[in-house]
Amino acid sequence: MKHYDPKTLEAEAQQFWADERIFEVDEDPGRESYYCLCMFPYPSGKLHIGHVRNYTIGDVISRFKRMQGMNVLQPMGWDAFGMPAENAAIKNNVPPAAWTYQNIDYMRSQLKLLGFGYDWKRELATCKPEYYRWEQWLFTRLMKKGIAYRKTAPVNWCPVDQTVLANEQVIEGRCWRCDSEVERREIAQWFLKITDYADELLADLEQVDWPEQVKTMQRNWIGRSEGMEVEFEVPGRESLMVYTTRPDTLYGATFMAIAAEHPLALAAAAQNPQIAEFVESCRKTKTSEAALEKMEKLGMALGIDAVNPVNGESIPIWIANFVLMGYGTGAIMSVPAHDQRDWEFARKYGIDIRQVVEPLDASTVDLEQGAFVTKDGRSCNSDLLNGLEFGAAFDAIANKLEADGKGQRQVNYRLRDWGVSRQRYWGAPIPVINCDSCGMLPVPESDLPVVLPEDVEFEGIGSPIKRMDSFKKVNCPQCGGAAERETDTFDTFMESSWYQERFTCPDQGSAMLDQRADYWSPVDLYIGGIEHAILHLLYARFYHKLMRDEGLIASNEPFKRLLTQGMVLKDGSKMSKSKGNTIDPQDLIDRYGADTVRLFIMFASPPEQSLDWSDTGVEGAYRFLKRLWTAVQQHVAAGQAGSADTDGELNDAQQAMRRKLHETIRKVTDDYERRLTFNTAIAANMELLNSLVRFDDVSGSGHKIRQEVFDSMVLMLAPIIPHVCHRLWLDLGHDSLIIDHPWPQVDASALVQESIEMVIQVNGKLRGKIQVDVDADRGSCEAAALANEQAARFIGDSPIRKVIVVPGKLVNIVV
RNA sequence: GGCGGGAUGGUGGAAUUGGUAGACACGCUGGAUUCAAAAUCCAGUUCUGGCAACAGAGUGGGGGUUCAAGUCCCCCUCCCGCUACCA
Repeated sequence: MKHYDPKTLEAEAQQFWADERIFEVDEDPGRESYYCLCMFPYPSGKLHIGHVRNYTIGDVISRFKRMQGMNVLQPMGWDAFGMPAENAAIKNNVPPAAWTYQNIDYMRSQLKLLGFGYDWKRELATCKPEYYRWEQWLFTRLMKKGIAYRKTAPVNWCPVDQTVLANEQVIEGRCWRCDSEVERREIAQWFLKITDYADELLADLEQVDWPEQVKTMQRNWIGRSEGMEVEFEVPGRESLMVYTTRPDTLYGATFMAIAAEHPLALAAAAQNPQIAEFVESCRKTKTSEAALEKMEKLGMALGIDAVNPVNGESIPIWIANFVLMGYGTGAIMSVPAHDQRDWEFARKYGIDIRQVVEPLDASTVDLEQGAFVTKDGRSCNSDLLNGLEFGAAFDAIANKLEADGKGQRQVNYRLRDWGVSRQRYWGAPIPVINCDSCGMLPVPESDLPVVLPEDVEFEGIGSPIKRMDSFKKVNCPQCGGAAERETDTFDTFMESSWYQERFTCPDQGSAMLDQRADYWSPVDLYIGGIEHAILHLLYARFYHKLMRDEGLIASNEPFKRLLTQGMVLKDGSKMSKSKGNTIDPQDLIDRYGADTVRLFIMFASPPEQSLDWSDTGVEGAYRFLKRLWTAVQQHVAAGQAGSADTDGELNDAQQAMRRKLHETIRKVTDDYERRLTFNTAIAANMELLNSLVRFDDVSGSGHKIRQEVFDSMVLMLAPIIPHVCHRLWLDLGHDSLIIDHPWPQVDASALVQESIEMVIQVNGKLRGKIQVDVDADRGSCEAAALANEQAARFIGDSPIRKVIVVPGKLVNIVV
């Protein structure tokens, strides 16, 4: 008997798939399409376990859908721009482009070794001009529509390296390379008006089949709120505009807080050295939300008052380090009694805390302990609002302020416009030319793409194209005079926001997309890490709508169904190069073969759950494959089933074997289709194999049943362990292709049972088991349970208070 | 700080709609096979007590609802992800 030899068998199967171009697919309007997409990788060097998990899930589903008769597209490509290439370039003295292309070549070979069924003719890399030119093209269209615009926004600035740092590059407030203290600096950047689409992004979440937790995170991130914009006059100066969701608490406003970069603060700083010093110190904070919220809240009184529009009261204006100029109006009103952050600030600086909302149940509130934040309250100390609950108070004050011209109702979003400028080299150039006389102009369509020079000296400090005249110096497309190119590049989320569409027509040279996109789109199932639940998925949804509004695509949403894979952790935290805790799957592939690696990672846990990596147990997966192989080979060696004695009734063991098989098919199909839990699908097949090994019926009927079980089992496992199943299918005597063989069907007649087991409980504790007819009624179940000896022991002479019968499950006797 | 998620034997996990907790594996223990080892096969394996039959306890901690709670509700602890320039 041949022994299980994964190396040879996997190479043969892969060769066959490649030679026959099995996974290359075309549009076929006559067939139902299924587009299965995994988040493409950043080419960081080699695959890590998280990739293997992600791409195995995608391949399993793709192969399953294909066996169900669908025209399945499963493409793969490279999210090839990004910071790690720049870091590697500095470290190894290779240009980012060369490093990236090397990594792509190696990682592609790894993906091929794992046997993933990709349509490689659609492969793309986002760092190629033929890809990013369309992103540049769309951006120029968006400039003309006013969706792309320029404004200032804060960045982390290293004063020594004279460069912008990513949040990741700021370690405890210091530059990761030179350890100098990082400052916040406002610079002009390009933005996309995602806020114009906020309502649609919110509403369309109803249309997608995504995990509820992801939809919740997106809703919270968008953060729609209904509030008011209110004007506070500042005598002798420009008034302050603030947004508040709690205009009902206006009578409790005891101070205003403004950003350090606010014009009012800057003006005061020019007069007062102490204020200037404070303003300066406010720049020593990171830009990240987490850092901003966790830092000590500091402030300084400006010595200027604003006038509360509802009661004419003068309240002090403070500069506060937690208010940022770039977000909202750069000013807020503060109500310490009813906002926890304001409360803490007021306590620290001895500012009045004035209660203007009381509990509905008329209990008292201890404002010494903290703010009373809820909207479930009634206004007090608020003049015309007194006694009103939130909704009524809101309307009353809104009407008054609108009548007085001091404010208006406004819907606001927590979501901010998408800043797409990066001051880095390894990204797609922003297609803009700045002319002193004509201003910022989009690069004309005929001049696209703006190609990023790849052959550069990369020193690390600053982007090389920022000092490269051959790149920078151009003639103005409008007046023809000397002008300069924009040297910032796009956020890499731009590339990953539309690749799913480009995969449908990657060879289209004269347009961003063509009609093929509407055949495949939207993606039927998108699979990727839960860490992308907000940013990437929100930007991709937004970008899809931009492409739709440009007439490029018909659908509203890019991803119909979403499977968020849990993270693969190592020692309890995210794997990353910087932590040096990445796991290379290559050793496992070399030692056991691709099928073992695929089987093990799918068996280890359900896809949505995070998985702390450990490779104990890989042996078990390998052992199962050997057992399966051996069992099939022994069956095949036993020869063809005799047909003479197969016509009669099946005996009990034979019926039980067939029932087990068809119960397994039913369960496994549901696991693949609805639950997406491959670990339980595998476990069910392990059980089935265990049952089959114990089924030692050597009759013709027995052999025939064994053939049926092996055929079905190999079909059910083929998506997970495709190489060995490809081979076993042939060994089982078939000359068809397993990859296109229909998925096994449940034979309902095999599931029929005459009697079932029911559990007897006494006071909810398991005390015995009985066999009853399938169609036994409640009364006979109850009678059988009460007649049971075991149960009787526990009932003793206690009176029976109640008997609960759950048909087909259990009888609970309450005494 | 905010938002989202998680915690079940020595380990990974199962229990799908409130109904038998621990399926299926890993590991471990014992046995068979072998000159020996590897591989393979068989048996056992939640904890406590007991030779056993069996009994009691048990799903991060505390409370609650229910005939019945890993599952539902309230409070708490710890861990993970995201937090707008990591991807």
